[in-house]
Amino acid sequence: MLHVLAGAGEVPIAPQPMLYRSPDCAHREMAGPLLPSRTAIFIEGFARAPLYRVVEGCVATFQTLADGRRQVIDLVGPGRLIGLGAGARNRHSAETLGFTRLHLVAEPLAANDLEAALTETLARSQALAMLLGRKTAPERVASAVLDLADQFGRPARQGKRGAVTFHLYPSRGDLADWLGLTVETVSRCFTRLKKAGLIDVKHNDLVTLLEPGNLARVAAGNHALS
Amino acid sequence: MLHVLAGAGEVPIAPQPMLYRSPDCAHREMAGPLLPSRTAIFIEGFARAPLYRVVEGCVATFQTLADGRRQVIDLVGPGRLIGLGAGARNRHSAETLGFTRLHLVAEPLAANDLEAALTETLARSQALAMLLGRKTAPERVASAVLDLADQFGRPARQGKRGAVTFHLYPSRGDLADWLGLTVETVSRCFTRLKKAGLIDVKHNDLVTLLEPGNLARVAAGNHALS
DNA sequence: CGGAGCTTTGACACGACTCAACGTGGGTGG
DNA sequence: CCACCCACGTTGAGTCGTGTCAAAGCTCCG
Repeated sequence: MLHVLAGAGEVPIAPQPMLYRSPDCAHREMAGPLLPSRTAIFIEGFARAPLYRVVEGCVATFQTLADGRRQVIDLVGPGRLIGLGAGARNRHSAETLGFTRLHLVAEPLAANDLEAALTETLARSQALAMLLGRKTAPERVASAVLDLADQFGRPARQGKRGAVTFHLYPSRGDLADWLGLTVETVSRCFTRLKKAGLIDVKHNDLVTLLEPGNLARVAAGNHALS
Repeated sequence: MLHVLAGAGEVPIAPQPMLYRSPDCAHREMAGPLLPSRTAIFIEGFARAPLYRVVEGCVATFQTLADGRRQVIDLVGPGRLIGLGAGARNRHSAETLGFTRLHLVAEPLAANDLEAALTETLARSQALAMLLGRKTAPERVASAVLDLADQFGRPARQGKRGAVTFHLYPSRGDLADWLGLTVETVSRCFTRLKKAGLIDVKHNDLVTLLEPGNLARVAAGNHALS
């Protein structure tokens, strides 16, 4: 379990992510292999890991308390960076959810790009604080679905025009640790969203937004569920 | 009330903070007057405000939902910056808690300093997410007391050596909005911390840490209260 | 002395958690 | 191929922590 390692601030050696480096590659970013689900990219407290960009798949960043309580800080989809935040040691752990490909960001980022990436991460973290501190369980789940649709969505092949479908990488447990809830509460909220006709879920990991407007209203607290 | 203005993303004009600019000042940062309590420094959604450094006093940064729910993102003490986070509009509001003096940061920060400040803000925001998502009410209040002691504390004049005393700028309501609780719950937790002999509170705004070690243990969830 | 604002305390309600049982889907080995 | 297992998800019943509502206390200040 990662929990055993997570609190170990004194461990000085970084784990070696299995990233491919082509020796003659002149590109700024080098593609890695397709990592399986639940692969640890880096671990809180270990010596600082390099910067990666998610190319496909999904990465969760999280912190854990000494007693095992876990808080997912962010779910990171294609195009975004992981490993931001300077310092000698990683501020959080990161692991893949589902098959994921990363690019190693070899050269240091331009100051502007770095600032922009940090700013976006900061804005997302503050939005998460708002969600965790002041939103109800259904509002949290609706907000999460909208966020994931934004990151992973593509127009649905069939059905209503404008409908968005996405692959749900995080498990109910991952969502619970992201939203400050329990697995059961997340599951119950999904059921309610389904029964209200706002979303459709197939095989537990394929989500379709049926009424994005009403879903946004639920996320904002302007629309109660059943 | 600020709540009326807070959601107004379309308002293009920034309020003019009453900051003193000495015309012949060659310094990089210019001192302002002593601002009274509850002075708005900038407001979420308005055109981007400049960068300020808190010199004395305390500033709260916060976001509000359309229905008035408020989440304090950070309480900022002397030495730290407010107004970080690029973009056309302010990502959050900021107001003074108690008499506060700011310095206007006139020249753009060096890239390194900016990155360091952003990184620290990000780390604090992520710690807040951990607190909001996974800690109980007593743990949250104990964590808050320790954080404020760190930012505002000085060695207590009398009594036990090593004891730290600090002026509590935020009201119970501010603390509640920071910690994702209600005023009543914050008050009850303070009472419990006092009865357990971990802290002492005089005049509702002067806090002394009597047993920092046990307080830290409560904050981490290793020590229950009464 | 009186009022306003903040804090504290108590009684009660409710939303989310806990515990437990059951269902489901995907892998594995006989 | 089917039986079995295991991890994950769902659902239900009951508990508990925190929120809500109400009232009283405290402090400052006119």
